[in-house]
Amino acid sequence: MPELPEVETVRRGLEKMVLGATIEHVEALYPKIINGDPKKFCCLLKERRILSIDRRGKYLIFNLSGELSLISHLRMEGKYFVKLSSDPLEKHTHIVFSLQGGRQLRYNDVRKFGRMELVPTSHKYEVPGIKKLGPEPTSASFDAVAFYQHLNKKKKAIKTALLDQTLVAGLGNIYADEVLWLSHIHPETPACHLDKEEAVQLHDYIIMELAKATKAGGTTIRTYTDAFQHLGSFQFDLHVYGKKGKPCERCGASIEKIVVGQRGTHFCPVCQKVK
DNA sequence: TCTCTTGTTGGATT
DNA sequence: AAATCCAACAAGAG
Repeated sequence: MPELPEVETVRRGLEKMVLGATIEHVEALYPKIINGDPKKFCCLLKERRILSIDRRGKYLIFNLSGELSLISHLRMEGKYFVKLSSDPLEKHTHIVFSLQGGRQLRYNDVRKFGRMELVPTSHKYEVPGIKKLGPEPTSASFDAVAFYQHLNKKKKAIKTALLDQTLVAGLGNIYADEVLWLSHIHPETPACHLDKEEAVQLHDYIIMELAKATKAGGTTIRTYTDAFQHLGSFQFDLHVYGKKGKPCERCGASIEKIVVGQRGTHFCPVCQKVK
């Protein structure tokens, strides 16, 4: 599932392959992927050049010539491929961007949950979803004290708080479970029960873990691949996600799986204490 | 064949 | 306002 490290890996791959390319023609085979009028979407993209590719949280942002930006969210299983126009269309490819020179950028999404939309570049951070995002999880923009103060006002479970994207951007179900295990924090702990020391610890692990996972090219659990169709390797560094019934690497207790905020949640019942 | 599970976001409901 | 629930989908497991 593409969380921040996977989206960043996709972004870097796309940057290598389609930066500077000009879009000749766009076809929406499954138009519901597009927010707004699909005809207008395809029409507006013609003759635009891809000037840069950005990421904010789990959103990809293609900045195009003529002050237009394409915002794309992969949700569960969205993928981008770059193929020759002559290559047979793969199953579940929904949007095809034909590029000058005979290549195509293809958006593929088994679950059809992903979304994309066009906005003026000046408004790229103002779209709903991006506007409410918390800081990027880097030491430069993610402040530990602010994080602690923010947590202090929330009564919901820390796991749920980490997923809501307003405290910090980019964590999804896998990395949320992982950073809580690393921090010895039980996922159901009300966010406001964390003391400053625990919040700082969690903050540090969030930055470290996402950086480490990005370096590994992300985590491939089911089907994730980057734009080169390469698998990530961080699944070998996971401690709790998908480890139900396996011994905890720290204390040997059996990893449990429960539901927190309607999400599958993995934790060690012994070394992640409830507070 | 049917049911359950998978995860992200946004909108509706409480 | 904040917390909670569900829909948007497809596929694989049992």
